[in-house]
Amino acid sequence: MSLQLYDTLTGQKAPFTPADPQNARVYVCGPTVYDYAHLGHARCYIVYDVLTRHLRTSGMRVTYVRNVTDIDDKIINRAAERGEQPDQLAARFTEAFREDMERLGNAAPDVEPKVSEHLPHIIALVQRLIASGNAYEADGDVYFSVESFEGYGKLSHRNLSEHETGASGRTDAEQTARKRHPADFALWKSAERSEVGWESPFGWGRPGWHIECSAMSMEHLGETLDLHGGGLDLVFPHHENELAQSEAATCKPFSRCWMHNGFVEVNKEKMGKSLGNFFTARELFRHIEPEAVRFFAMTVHYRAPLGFEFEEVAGGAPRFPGLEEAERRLEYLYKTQLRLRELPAERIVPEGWVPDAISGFPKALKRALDDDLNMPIGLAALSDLLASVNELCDAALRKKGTAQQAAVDAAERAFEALQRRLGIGFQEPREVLERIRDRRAEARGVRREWVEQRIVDRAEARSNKDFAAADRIRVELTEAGVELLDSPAGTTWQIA
RNA sequence: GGCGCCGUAGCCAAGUGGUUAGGCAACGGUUUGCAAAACCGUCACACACCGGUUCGAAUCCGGUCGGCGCCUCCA
Repeated sequence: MSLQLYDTLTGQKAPFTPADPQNARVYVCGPTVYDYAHLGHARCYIVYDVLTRHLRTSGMRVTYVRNVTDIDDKIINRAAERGEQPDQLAARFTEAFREDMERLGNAAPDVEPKVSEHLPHIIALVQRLIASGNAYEADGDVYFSVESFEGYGKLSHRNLSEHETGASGRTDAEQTARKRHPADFALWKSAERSEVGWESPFGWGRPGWHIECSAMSMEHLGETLDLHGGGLDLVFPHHENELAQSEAATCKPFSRCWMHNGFVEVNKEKMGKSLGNFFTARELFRHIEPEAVRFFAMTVHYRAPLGFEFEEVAGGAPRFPGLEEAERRLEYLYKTQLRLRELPAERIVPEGWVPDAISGFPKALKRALDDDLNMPIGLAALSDLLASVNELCDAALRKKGTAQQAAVDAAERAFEALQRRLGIGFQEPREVLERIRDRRAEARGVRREWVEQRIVDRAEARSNKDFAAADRIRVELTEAGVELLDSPAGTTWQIA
């Protein structure tokens, strides 16, 4: 194992070394479940899914914990707007989130702790911080004192005295008045008896935003994590505050490595809920194969911005150039797999030479991911692999051509490596290809039965050597957006 | 105001002191009844600009311009 990862805390790449080499303890901040997952969530959790797959495939055991924040003001407010119980709304979106993650090919985490099931742990941690002198009560609220923790600011590399508190204009004046220092943050917020809340030694209230992750990660993974991850927007204040309160409480390093993925951008601007420029994952799934969204997320390094484009089309379905390109590349992968698996057995001869791009793929992929999870380099290796496998198939399908058994086997091992490390290529090729084609046909208003009937008509014309009639049918279908692909095995079709 | 990131061929995107990244588009070829797919080749000695360091800089240093992010809603 020789994975190098960029660590936000040090600002440098370093070997990833879990305290227990037999078990990497990874905690990733999960969603606040008051809405559907958007493309930003999709990207983030794809990154950590690849991380855990890569570690496991390289022989490391991983305990992957990703929480669900099911207690939050946004959930309560959204529930009130909809006349729904907050816990019901949260449960609904938790389930939707799991479905979306599964469709993206993200394996479920080993533990998915919920805030609502960790109130005792949260309260105990707050008490511990009060006892250690790092937190104080004020009118039923409890605040963490940033001045009590010497390292405050070390993760986000900012200086308490220099940073302009409230520069984003979102601070709450009433709360600020109760704080000893403007940067102090709430561990516990008092609530009216009529509001959603829990009994605590500090009174009726709810946990603050950051404390739940500290409490849950310690409960499930211990006081020092091997890796803590999340979106770049969590560096400050969320992770900075988690780090401060955790290290203040335990006097131990909170995480051995901090990993943050870059944003998804729309027109060079961050995709975000506040800007209203986001697409939910399931909205995109209506237009694009979910696995293509996964592929798209891998075309860029995880710390770089992922540029997303869409075009409104008057009277038609919107276009997503980047996602569509990713989907075409995914089709190419599955078409290649299908060709390989359908090579006639009599064309495969024993032994033989294996092209480097095929035999070397598993190692090339590992090497790419070992270098700070460089997925674009991994995909470059995939391009070489696919070209090489197609060359192999071309050679075998030529008259009197053959393919070497060793090369076919090596290609299968390469596809396994792709699936295990990147989580790409996990579906049945024929099913994916048909689903993509049928979805495009539907979007174009093309009926499958009609196309198939015309293919039969054309086959009859061709068998009578009436090529003029056959070509008229091809033109007719082409005008409808249907491309015909003749092969020795018959005619298939796709949407141009 | 503070801290930080980015600017690479038509487009997207890796790399980051000396050696072909890769994809998409376009064009040429092999193949095909026609066509597509697939494969091969070309576009590609590209790295915002100005200085400096160096035998050598897209890569390191300084500055300039342009774009973006965070500074208690955010993945």
